[in-house]
Amino acid sequence: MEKIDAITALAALAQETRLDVFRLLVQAGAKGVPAGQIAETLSLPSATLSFHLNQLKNAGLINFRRESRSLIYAAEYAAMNGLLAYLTENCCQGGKAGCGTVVCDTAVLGKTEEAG
Amino acid sequence: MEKIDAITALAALAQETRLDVFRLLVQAGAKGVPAGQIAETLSLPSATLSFHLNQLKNAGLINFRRESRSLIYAAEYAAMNGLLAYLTENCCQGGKAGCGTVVCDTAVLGKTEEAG
DNA sequence: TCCATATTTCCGTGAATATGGAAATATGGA
DNA sequence: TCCATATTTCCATATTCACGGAAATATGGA
Repeated sequence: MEKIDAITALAALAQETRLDVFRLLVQAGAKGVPAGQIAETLSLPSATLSFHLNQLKNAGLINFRRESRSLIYAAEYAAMNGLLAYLTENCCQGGKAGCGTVVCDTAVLGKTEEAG
Repeated sequence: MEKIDAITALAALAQETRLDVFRLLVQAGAKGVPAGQIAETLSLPSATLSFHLNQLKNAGLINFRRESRSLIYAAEYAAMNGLLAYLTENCCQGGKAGCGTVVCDTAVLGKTEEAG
């Protein structure tokens, strides 16, 4: 991950509404959540939500797919993991024990879809 | 970690200069780096550096100690780990394998001081 | 006390961001 | 084609942020 991407991602997450949205999507898993449901859950005006979804999307932290009239948004786990890796990348210079970057394994996440 | 703390930390890191400073400190390890040396390394005017160090400090991401006339800044690994944990906290709801938050172990970092 | 060094605080300016109502756009069904 | 639903884009306003020169503050040594 390049520095500019990390900054963009961090900036996207450094805002209450977006952090809420992102975490909601992280919880939701790969199945995602329709924009309308996000708006309802977080009590956000559609224009406001749309603005923030766009920020997260541009930051590469979320993706979306259309399903009929709804746009389903989902967390981009690879991007999140990349960001965390970037943040810890130079930690523990020698890089031996005590320095890992394991986070969310999307393969495992797929199995949590039963929640929907 | 509370939401407001996570936002503050993310906002502090979502800025090129501060991200550079933070990573520099993360690399430096527990021994830290004097403000003047940070300024020189990153070619920053003292006022600008001071401003950003203050942001990072307020965010709890770095700490400092005085050593004679110098202020030695160092990464607050616990805060960084806390932030990463917060970000991944609700990921993999069931929370089994594939979802970990291992990052920087300060105990290990202490042993890298030989680099200075 | 007096000086040199190290760092912070003050302050005005230019730029970027968050907000949300209203209108516009996209999709599906009959 | 026509309507209803779902979401986005447009826009103006208020707020917050980054910058860096200059002056102020803090520490140590003689």
